[in-house]
Amino acid sequence: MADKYDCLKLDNQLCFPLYACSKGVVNAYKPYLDEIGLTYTQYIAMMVLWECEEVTSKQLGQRLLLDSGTLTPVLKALESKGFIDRSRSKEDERNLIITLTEKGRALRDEAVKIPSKMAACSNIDPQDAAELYRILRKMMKNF
Amino acid sequence: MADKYDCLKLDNQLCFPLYACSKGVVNAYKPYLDEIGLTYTQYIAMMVLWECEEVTSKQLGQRLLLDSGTLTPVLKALESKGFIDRSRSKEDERNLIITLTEKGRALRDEAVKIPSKMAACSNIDPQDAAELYRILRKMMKNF
DNA sequence: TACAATTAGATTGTACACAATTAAATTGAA
DNA sequence: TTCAATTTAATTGTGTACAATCTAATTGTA
Repeated sequence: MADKYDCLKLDNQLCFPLYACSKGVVNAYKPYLDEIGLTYTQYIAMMVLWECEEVTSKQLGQRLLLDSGTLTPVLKALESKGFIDRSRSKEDERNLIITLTEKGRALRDEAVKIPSKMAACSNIDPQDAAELYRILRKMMKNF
Repeated sequence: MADKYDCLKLDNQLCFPLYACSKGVVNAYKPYLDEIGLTYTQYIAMMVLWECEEVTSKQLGQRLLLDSGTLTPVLKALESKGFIDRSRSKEDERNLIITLTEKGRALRDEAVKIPSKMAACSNIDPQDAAELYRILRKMMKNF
């Protein structure tokens, strides 16, 4: 029954469910993020800012695992929507300092409703969610 | 200690490790896929074809959870590399029939080495991999 | 102190992803 | 049979991702 090509079957891959679920979850966020005018990538960037108030582009990239090629347009979009300010560091002009605007800070009170809405529409059982979190966190250490 | 914004902390999200690991795994494939001239999306498309020999674009999209906007350029790229042929169905001209070329079939013998190379460089423990697979498969049913 | 090496961000190019729209083929109901 | 509704791909537009390169600022060292 088994042949040497079994390892290439889509159903035998771990990468595909991972890839599909990642896309699926990002898509599930879309309707809620649309309401507050953010994309998923912009949302996770704002999460870091709501925690830190001020970070450099470099720090944000390290936290989100994104390089400047991705981050530059994301941050410009957030700036054009008025949620953040982009400015150069006085101490080191190479560093781009990202700060929240008043509007960006205020957005947090809209965003805070999203996690519970997501939980409500996701069918994942809490034990599975905890296991998934544990395994993915462990996996992230290898990158 | 806990405040009402805790649910917005990046470290409290399940979506972020999922998103980060998905990207990480796709990136881990890159060096191996480069050797055989495929991108990750092209690779999973080829997997379906190695199993089926012939599918419509529609069927491929259903299997990979991709729409024509994504699939059309992917299939054109695979065609230009000589791995597949694209032709219209005689019975229903709306359907695009994808078939493997001889070169595409031959590529399978190169690709078959990839899963074990990936397993070797990934540090995931087999129990975790099985659990992860189970949970993600369950999650996929909700999309 | 010069100046090579490093660092941070921006830019360019390629490749998805997906929403919305379009176009052509087919189907189905009056 | 006719023509409106449906179906399938392709196209267009926006927004990531990431490699490679570029530019400017800073750092380390001879």
